[in-house]
Amino acid sequence: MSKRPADPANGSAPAARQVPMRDFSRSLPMSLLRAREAVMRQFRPSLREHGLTEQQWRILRALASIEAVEVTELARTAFLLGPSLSRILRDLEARNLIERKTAKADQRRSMVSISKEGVKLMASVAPTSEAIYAEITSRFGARKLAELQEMLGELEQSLAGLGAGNEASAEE
Amino acid sequence: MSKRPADPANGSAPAARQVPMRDFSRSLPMSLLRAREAVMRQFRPSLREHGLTEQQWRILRALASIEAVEVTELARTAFLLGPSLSRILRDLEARNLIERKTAKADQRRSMVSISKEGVKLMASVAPTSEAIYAEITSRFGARKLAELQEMLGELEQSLAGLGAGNEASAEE
DNA sequence: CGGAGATACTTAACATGTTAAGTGAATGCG
DNA sequence: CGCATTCACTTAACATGTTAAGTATCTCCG
Repeated sequence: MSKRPADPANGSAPAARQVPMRDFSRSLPMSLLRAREAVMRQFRPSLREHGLTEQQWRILRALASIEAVEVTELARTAFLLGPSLSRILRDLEARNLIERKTAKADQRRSMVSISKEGVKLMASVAPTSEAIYAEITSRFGARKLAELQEMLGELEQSLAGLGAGNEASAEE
Repeated sequence: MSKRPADPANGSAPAARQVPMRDFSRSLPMSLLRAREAVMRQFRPSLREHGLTEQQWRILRALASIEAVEVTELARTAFLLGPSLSRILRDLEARNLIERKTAKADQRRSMVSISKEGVKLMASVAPTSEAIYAEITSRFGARKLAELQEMLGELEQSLAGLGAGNEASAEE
């Protein structure tokens, strides 16, 4: 299909090593990405067996501890963007795992809650999920885990409201 | 700000609070996700101005320090799955930011390298990128940052080869 | 030499991330 | 009251994540 002689008489050595930067693999974003992936890799198989994606599970968990929430609030809790949440809620509702009803006082808002089926599904997933979490805690060390999460929280805090500098002086 | 009449004459009470689990917002995956997002939020605007996504930038950076790499190796370095990488390389090649040529010894392999234009683009992005990284380091603290990355690496290590238990006894 | 199996990608298909635009419902103000 | 704004979502459009297939090569063994 794609032959791609690409560059006849190329010969020229590629232009690498021209832009010095920190070792890429040790950047903070990469460290966080790899660590998170290492963790999620443990959970995905179990969730998959129950027909749930990581995000769907996040939503169910967020709903499990409350009666009902507005979509916007749920987005903040489950750390999902509105559009993603909107799609996922549509699907979860179709699977009868959640319920939605328009707020009486404000027709724009819709209150979301987990259904009985949703609760049942959670109950079937939670044990395995907790066991995996326990295994991770045990391997890494409970104390270190707490420290790590403390540091992650501090990192968040120290960056909160950074890049917001443009908002006040928004142009265009 | 948040009114939240929450539950006026609701009627049928949704089935919540039935499945006890750790506080969702404090789970390790969520901590990692939020921390990473807090960090990336700082970089995205700058990358966007240069017409690059986070992943495209990862690829260029990975390519910047070497002459050429096979796609599979690049996938490991940039921490991308094959299919994602395949699509992105197609686009970067169309934009003349990278070059591809089939390996002589093995026609299956294709060697990828950054182009002169790619290097030029990197040179225009790197300063801002480094400045942002410096600001983050300064805010969070260089020492703490090093500690955090150390812990993240250890976390990865402690989970390496966990969930691999099924592989040996693979069925089906 | 030849074909089964392994490799290195690429495509396909579906779900989510991300930004922009659209829609219907509240609000505020003249 | 009337209407421009703001709100709370939802749709749309495009890029990536993720798993499963598909393709072309290459290897190795009989």
